[in-house]
Formats: sequence, structure tokens, C-alpha cells
Amino acid sequence: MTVQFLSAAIKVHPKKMSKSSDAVYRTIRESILSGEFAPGTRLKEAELVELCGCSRTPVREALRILAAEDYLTIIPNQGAEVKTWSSDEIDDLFQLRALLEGHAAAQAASRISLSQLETIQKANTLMSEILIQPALLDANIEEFLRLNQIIHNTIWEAAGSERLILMLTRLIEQAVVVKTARQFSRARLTQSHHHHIEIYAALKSGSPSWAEAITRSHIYAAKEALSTIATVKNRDDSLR
Amino acid sequence: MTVQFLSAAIKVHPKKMSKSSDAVYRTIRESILSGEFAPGTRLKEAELVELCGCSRTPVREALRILAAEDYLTIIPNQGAEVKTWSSDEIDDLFQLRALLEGHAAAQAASRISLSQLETIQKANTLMSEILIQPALLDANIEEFLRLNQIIHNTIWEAAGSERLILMLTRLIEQAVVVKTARQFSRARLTQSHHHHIEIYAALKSGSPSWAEAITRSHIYAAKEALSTIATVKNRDDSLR
DNA sequence: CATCCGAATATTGTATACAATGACTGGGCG
DNA sequence: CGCCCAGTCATTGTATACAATATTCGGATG
Repeated sequence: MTVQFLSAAIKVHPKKMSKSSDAVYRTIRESILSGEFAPGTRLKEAELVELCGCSRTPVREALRILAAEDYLTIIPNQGAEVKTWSSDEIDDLFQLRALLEGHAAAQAASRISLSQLETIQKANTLMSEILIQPALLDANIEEFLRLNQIIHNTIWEAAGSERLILMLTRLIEQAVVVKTARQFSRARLTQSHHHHIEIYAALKSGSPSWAEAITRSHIYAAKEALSTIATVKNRDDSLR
Repeated sequence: MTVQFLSAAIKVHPKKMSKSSDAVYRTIRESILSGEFAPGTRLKEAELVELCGCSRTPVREALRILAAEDYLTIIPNQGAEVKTWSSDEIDDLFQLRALLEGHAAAQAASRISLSQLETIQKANTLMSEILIQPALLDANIEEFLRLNQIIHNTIWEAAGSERLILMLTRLIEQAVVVKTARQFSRARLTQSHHHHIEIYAALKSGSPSWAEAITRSHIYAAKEALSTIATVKNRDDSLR
């Protein structure tokens, strides 16, 4: 079975910079998000020039912007490093994410449109199909993550605040969530799915408080799951 | 009477870029915040070069960063404009500010140190001295605003989240608040002062809910006061 | 007279050259 | 042997030159 509906709902950064500069920005950003440039990696302009095939000028502009967006740390006269996140900072990120996503859900509960509700419901249905069989899940992890993103993005849209979307996007991209979500257990993904169903119910019933409460739970549970993975992983590492 | 205690509490952006670039960044940013570069103003690189006395390279870097921080809008191949804010967007800003400052106050209530409490109390005392006499107030508006900033910054510090501070800083700088705060009525400033006193009480008693509630009120009231000024001002303008 | 086209001009985008700063290495000295 | 200093190399910061793209303005045409 192939699952390929709802393809339009994810809005990528509509940023526009001039051709070359934009390409460099995207390239570096992707490399950071995918983990190819690990946290702490020193990025030398010369290497990036080689990678992107243009001169240092657009590379430098991209680096400055990425630093302003907190993907990088730039030390004057010493260059750029991919930002590292302490566990305290990640806690902080999740705390704020719970606050902001909760707020978004509350706002969405009063404003969401029928078609947006439908989008979420459809995503939920597809998710449950994927979750039914272990084999299907393994083959469709990426699809599962995409559906997750669609659900959240739709809620943000419904909340109707551009700025809120911006803040949330950055919070989430910077937290290492995406990179590690593929390791979540089936049980964890099922829990997440159940949250989504309840969030849908809360939105449909137009109850801001309910939507906010369950959304916050959803985030806190995700944080817990993530820290569990991190712990296990570190334990593995230390055994080698 | 001169009021000049508490001078250390305001932390300016500790940003570091290389000498020239940093200077340009600060210059342009200041010009925007002070209103010298009004919203909608087109900023040509050539002019900024002349203003800052360096070449286009650092100017361009500063512009890109300011755009990433949402002070400017850059249209590719067409240059930079100082960002304009619709009333809807400003409403949105205040909504988010209430959420985040409320959260900060709640966090601060459980974590604030004695010396931080003392700082707030001292600022409150100085504020009330300024408010006692109309003449004093007129002469010390700037000082009043500085004390206000000290109180809020101290609470943010106490909340203990760097990222929260960053978000709030940008939200507030971008809202036109500072530019128009000088026009607030004495009654309005007194109300604000009373809020500060109650916030202090809530923090001292270690009550997160109380601190959050009164802080949110504080922001909503500020928003209301601001929109009143804007309305009156527009009415004046239309009479000319 | 209005409109459309195009050349001239202004402005931004990119590449390169040069300057300045920091890191690294090797030799001299205690 | 270790430390320090100086000189060299690597890397980033700035200025300038050139390319690409937008804007403006004048003239031709309906």
C-alpha cells in the first residue's frame, strides 16, 4: 500500500534570497538538520565554497543568517560551529514548545476550519493504518513522520499567528527531535497517535482548554520519550 | 533629585561580530528602534555605506542579519525595507508577549533570588518617587522607562531561560512599544506601577499562578493603552 | 494623448584581491 | 626538558571590481 495523500500541507520555508545565496543557505541548513554536519562541527568557509560551488561572499551571508537563526555559533575571527545543545537547553526548548504549542492548539480550537479538521482526521486515519502492522510501520517511518508534521502544521495554521509559527518552527528544528524520532518504539508512536486523536476531538468540539491540555501532554510525553532514547544510547556508547 | 542606582541591570545585546560589521549592525538597528528609519523606509546600501563609513560587504551582512531578526524585509534584487507592522500583527505580538511574560513570571516565582527581589523592590521605590509629582515625572520619563526595563529584565533573568529572554527581547523591540511609551498618561503609568508592585508581591510570596496572572494583566493593559494612543493620534492626523 | 518598448541608469548580487587576526610550528633560552 | 617567543601559515574580515537584475525616462507609435 502506498500512502500519498495530503502532500500539499507542509509548507517549506518560503524564504527567498538571491539564487546563489539561497542555495547555499538551504544546502548548509539541510546538512545541519540531517545530522551530516554534527553539532560542534567547525564549518570552514573554504570547504563550503567547494561544496556549494560559489564564492565566499554568498557563503558568508548564509552563515550569518544561520547564526542569527541559532543553527550556528560564530566566533569573530574564528569561524562558525554547528551549535551544540546541552540537556538543560533541550529541556528549556521543550518547555517553551509545550507552552507555545499548547497556546496554538487553544487558539486553533476556536478558529479551525472544517477543511483543516478534515485534513487532521485524514492524517490520523492514515497513521492508524500504518500502525496496525509492524511491517508496515518499518517501511513507512518517513511517511509517519510526515503525517505527524502535517497534523502539527495544520494546527499552527489554524491558530492564525505567523509569528507563532515562526517561533515553533525554529524551536522544533533546533531541538534534535527529527533526527532521533526514527528510533521511537512502536508503543511510543502509538501513544503519540492516541494524543493526536484526542487533539482532534478537542479541536472538533471547539474546546480551547482541552486542546491546550492534551497538546501539552503530547509534548511532555515526547520529551520523556526522547530523553529515554538518549539515555539508552549513551549507555550503549559507554559499553563499547 | 537625581536617580541613578541600578545602572548595571540592563544587559545590552552582547553580540559580537567583527569590529566593522558589528558597528554597522548596531548603527542600523538603533536607527530603526529610535524611529529615525521609519517603517517602510527603503534602505539603500550606498546610503548606509556613507553613514557607516565602511564598504558594502559589512553593510550587507548587517542587513541580512537584521532581516533574519525581522527588523527588515529584504526582497531579492530590490533591497531592504524597514518592516511595517499591521495592527493585527501588533495584536499578535502582544498576545504572545502576554503568554511568554506570564510564563517567565511564573517560572521566576519559584526561582527568584533575594538580590533579584531586592532589585525589583528598589526599582519600584524609585518609580513611586518619580510618580509622586507631575513635574518630576516630566523630567524623568527616560528614567521611568529604564526602571520599567530593569524590572522586566530582572524577572526574565530569574526565569532562567536564555531562549525565553531572546524571544521576548525580539517581540518587544519589534512592537512599537518603546517608541510610543513616552506618550502614556500619568494615570496609565501609575496603573503600570501598581502592577509592578503586585508582581513583586506575587514573586516574593513564591506564587507562580499569581505572578503569571498579574503579569498577563500588565501586558494586556499596556496593549490597551497603546491602542488608545494610536487611535487618538490617528484622529488627530485626520483632522489636519 | 496614452501606451508600450528600449536604452540608460541605478541598485543589488557575486567574485576576487587584499588586510587583519588567530593558530601552529620550530628554534632558542632558561 | 619545558617554556616562551617569533615567524609562518591558515582562516576570517573588508574593500573593490565586475555581473546581473530592476527602475527610470524618453521617444516612437497607435
